[in-house]
Formats: sequence, structure tokens, C-alpha cells
Amino acid sequence: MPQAIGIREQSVAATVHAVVRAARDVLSDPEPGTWSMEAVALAAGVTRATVYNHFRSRTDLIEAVLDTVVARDRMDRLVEVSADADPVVALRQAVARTCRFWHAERPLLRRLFATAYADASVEALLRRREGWRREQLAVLLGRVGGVPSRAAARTRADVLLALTSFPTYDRLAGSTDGPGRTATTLNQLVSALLAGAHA
Amino acid sequence: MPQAIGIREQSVAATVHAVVRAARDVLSDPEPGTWSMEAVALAAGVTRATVYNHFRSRTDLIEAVLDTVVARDRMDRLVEVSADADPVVALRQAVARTCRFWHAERPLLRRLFATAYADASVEALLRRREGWRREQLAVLLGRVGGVPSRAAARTRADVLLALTSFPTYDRLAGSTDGPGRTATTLNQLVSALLAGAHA
DNA sequence: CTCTCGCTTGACATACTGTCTAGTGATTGG
DNA sequence: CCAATCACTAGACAGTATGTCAAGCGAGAG
Repeated sequence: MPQAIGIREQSVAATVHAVVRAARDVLSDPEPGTWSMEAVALAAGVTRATVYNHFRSRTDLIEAVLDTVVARDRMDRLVEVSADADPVVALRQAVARTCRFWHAERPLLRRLFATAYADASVEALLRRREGWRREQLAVLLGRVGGVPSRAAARTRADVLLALTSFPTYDRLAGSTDGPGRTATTLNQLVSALLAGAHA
Repeated sequence: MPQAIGIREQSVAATVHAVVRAARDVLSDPEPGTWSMEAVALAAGVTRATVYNHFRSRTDLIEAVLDTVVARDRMDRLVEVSADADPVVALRQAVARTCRFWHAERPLLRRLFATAYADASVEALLRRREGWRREQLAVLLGRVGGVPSRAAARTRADVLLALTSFPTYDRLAGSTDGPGRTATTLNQLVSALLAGAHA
């Protein structure tokens, strides 16, 4: 490692941090409306070109923001958290945790999904993340077991993924409802999904 | 009524028709990517100014396109079609019909939802349409009955609306699956939703 | 104390929506 | 039959967005 952190590197790191934080703030603004790199740069106290210097594109910046947000809310480790619990309970907890996350980052995620719909590379980014989430859910479902075929397991994972996706949460949760009510509603459907596998 | 349809009115109507048709074609292009009023005008063989002459804004044009598409697939009259059938059967048929519609207009609807996310007025348009769809579903659910409270009925309608929404369909249906499989999957969840009201 | 490296910047190219004006040609009504 | 009307075209304009670039400036190294 370098002997001392140069003042230069330090200020660069500070700039990057400020940009990511500004991006998170701008994206999290509950007031609906569009956002721009210009707004992020302004909020960070730098120019747009500086932002592009650190992040090749809007997509790169979004990736960085998502990383910090996911880390802050501990949404990685969705499986490990309740590894000891009863599989069904663990699944219900995962659904509830996911709902809380969607709720906490609702304005930000709305903008992100909005951007994804219009921008192919952002869409690819979110698809990759959803793929990772699907793996997590598949693990949890695997522990529950009781599925006749591999195809049925795939369908079950697909449905669970769709039920617990952000767009579904955003549609289902009103503007006032907390994440708890929505999680309860979703978990009833999840129970039905698990029971339906036997039918 | 006017004595004779003037040649002028006729050509104006033809122009409007050509623009709407061109818009539908451009929006329905399965190749993913962005679209523009310029592209629509080009496809219609007119200039952008002409398009704006007939439709105040992009939102107006989208509204017109949606009207023709909904009319073509007979998605109005979702309730009336199976008024005589058993309520549960009617509901299942409505779900299936909805899935077929989402499937038939998938590329177009993807672009529309994409645009909606970035454009507030388009979002309002789609929200209005979803509100109308909700009413239809509420009628069908009302015929099924068996719901304890008004609040529960509201939640049930919300869930059904979310389950049968385009984004859910688009997530659930792979790129190869026909609408039939997805409708079956969704209808299993709908059955659970109806059964869950008693619990 | 000077030189170098690279962060930062203002300006630029490109693309989109929506508006406006001037002009053209065909249809309509007197 | 001729003049007025009206749809359409061409083109420019303002506003907003993304992404690129040469050039300046400032901190750290020798």
C-alpha cells in the first residue's frame, strides 16, 4: 500500500464520494420529476464533465449509487440473515425485508426504473440485479422444497420474483400504506404459491 | 350532417389516419430502442409540424394510438363479454383476455410504459387507463362476492390489478412463452386471492 | 523551486420536443 | 370561373438532455 494517502488522492476520493452522494440525493428527491447529470453535478458542486470523468456514463453512476444503497440497507445477505430459521419463516422475512427496502428507497427506485425503461444499458443493469435477486429467492425456495419438477421450480421462482419486484410493490403499496401491510398481502400470495405447488 | 364528404375533409382524415397508423407501427417495432415524433412523421410521409397540427403533443398522439389498439383488440367491453357466465369463470376469462392483449401489443406497450416513466403527462394517461381497468375488475370481483369488508374488497381489487398489470405480465412471460401459460399461472394466484378472502 | 500529471472546466456536437412564421397549392364557395 | 381558405411544407428557434474535448490550473515530486 502507498506510504501515505496523498492529499491529491484524498481530494479525488472526496469528489467521487460527493458525486455519488449528490446522485443519491437527487434520485431520492420525493418530488416526482425527471433528473439529469447536470442536476447531480450541481448538487455535488462540480461540473458535469467532472462527473463524466469519474463515471463513464449515467449507467456507471447509477451502478455506484445502487451499490451504496444496497450496502446501507444490507440487502446483500438476504439469504444468510435467516439461515437458521424455518425455511417458510425465512422466506416470509425475506419478503418483508424486501418490502422495507423498496419502501425506504421508493423515490430513488422509481427514477431508476424510469430511466431503465428508456435506456437499454440501465435496463441491463437492473436485469442483472434482478437476476441476482432471483438466485437468492431460488435458494430460499429450495430450502422450502416440496416442488414436483424442475420446471415447476422455475415457474415458482419467476412468480415469486415478480410478486416481490419493485414495480409490483410500488403498484400495490398506496401512497400512505407502510411496507408492513403490503408485505402481509404479498406473503398471503406467497403462501398460496407454496401451497399451489402440491395441487 | 354535411351534404357530401368534401375531398378536403377526406384527405385530412386520411392524413390523421396515416399518422396514427405510422405511430402505431413505429411504437410496435419489436426492435428495442427509442422513438421520436420525427420518426412517426417520416413513417407517415408528412412533416413533424403536420403531426403537431393534428395532435397537440406526444401525449395526444399516444392517446389516439391507444384508442385504436384497444378498439381493435376489443379490450373495452371486458365486463360485458361474459356477463352471463359464472362470475369466477368470467374473471378467469378476463385475465386470459388481458394477457392476450398484453402479449399482442407487447412492444408497443413497453415503449409506452417507458415513455410514461419519463413523461408525467403520459404517466397520467396510463394511470387513468389503469383506473378504468380497475373499475372493470372491481365489477367482476363484485359479482364473485364473498368478501367480508369494504377494505378487504379494495385490497383484493388492488392485488388483482397489480397481478394483471402489463409490467407484471411482461416480467412473468418470458420471451418465448405464449400468453396462455402466463394466464394459467396468474389465474392460479387469482384463485388463491379469491379463496384467501374467506381466511 | 520548477516541472509534470491529471483533475477540472467551459465550449462544443448531437438529438429531442414543441412553437412559430412564411409560403404553396389544391379545394371550396360565391 | 375566380378568389378566398385551409392543410401542409420548409425552416428556424428556444429549451433541455447526453456525452466529448482541448486547454488551464493546482498539488505533489524531484
